[in-house]
Amino acid sequence: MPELPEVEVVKRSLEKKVQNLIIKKVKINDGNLRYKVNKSGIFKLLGKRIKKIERRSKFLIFKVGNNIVMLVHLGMTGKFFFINKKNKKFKTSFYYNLNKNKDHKHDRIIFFLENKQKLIYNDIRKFGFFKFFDTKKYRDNPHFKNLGPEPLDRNCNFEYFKKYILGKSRTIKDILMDQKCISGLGNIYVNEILFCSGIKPNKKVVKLTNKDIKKIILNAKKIIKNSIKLGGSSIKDFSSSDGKKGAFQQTFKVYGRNGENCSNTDCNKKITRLKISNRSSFYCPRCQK
DNA sequence: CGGGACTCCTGAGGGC
DNA sequence: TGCCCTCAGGAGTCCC
Repeated sequence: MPELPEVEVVKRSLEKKVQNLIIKKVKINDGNLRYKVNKSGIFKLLGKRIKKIERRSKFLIFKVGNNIVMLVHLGMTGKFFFINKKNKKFKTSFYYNLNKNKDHKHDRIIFFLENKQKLIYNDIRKFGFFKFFDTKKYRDNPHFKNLGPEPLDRNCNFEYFKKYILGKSRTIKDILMDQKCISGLGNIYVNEILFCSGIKPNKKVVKLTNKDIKKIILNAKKIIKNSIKLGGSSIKDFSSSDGKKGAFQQTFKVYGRNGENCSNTDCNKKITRLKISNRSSFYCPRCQK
């Protein structure tokens, strides 16, 4: 599912719903996620309070009790549902009705919270994961080790990017998808950033001009910021943990628009799909050089 | 080390 | 209906 804006939206809604609640019970329906869920890790959460929820690129960081960090990655289809038993309208209007009973089989982990509330982790494809760390050590975990700056970080800038791509023979699409370079971007946002910058996804980074690089950095910041503001992109199965849909997908200029007309008014070319590193890229053959 | 291919998993949708 | 193919917001591993 989710790239940085979606994870940020999930984080904000989780903050509102489950922060400060005590975890009473945990049920693992299927712990065979990307990495097998560590049972002793997850059961250490029992009786502990969810104190804080943070985000680092596409990772959610739950700070639980005094010394536990639960690191969560949503993979492609991971999502959280919050169920408040006291609020019938909420429960029925979103989770149970919207997805009928069909989706229940993908409820992988259920956290039973105070006041009969529940936090459900649902993941169709099981590419997400949960890992547990000591608060003092979680920053050293292997997933964080090589993460580059996020688009909105101050050190995600022209000088940094120029230095990073120096001597590399890869395409710009590939580089932007690489979490070691800039973290938090994924297939949707990279396609949109390159369209707005007028750069073809398969352009080799050695051929980028300074002006190109400046445009890419600027558009990355602009697009990510705007998407968070709009509640992320809701395509397929994304929604925040309170069931709200984002609106950024309505602003997509190229992603998923194969065969449609380019959105630039003076252009009559059709958006084209191209495979790069086994992922779909969408671009306008006229507007992106 | 860089880069490409392949892998995990489940479901949707199209063609025949 | 069923079968087979391709595709899907991710990212780690293996091999040349």
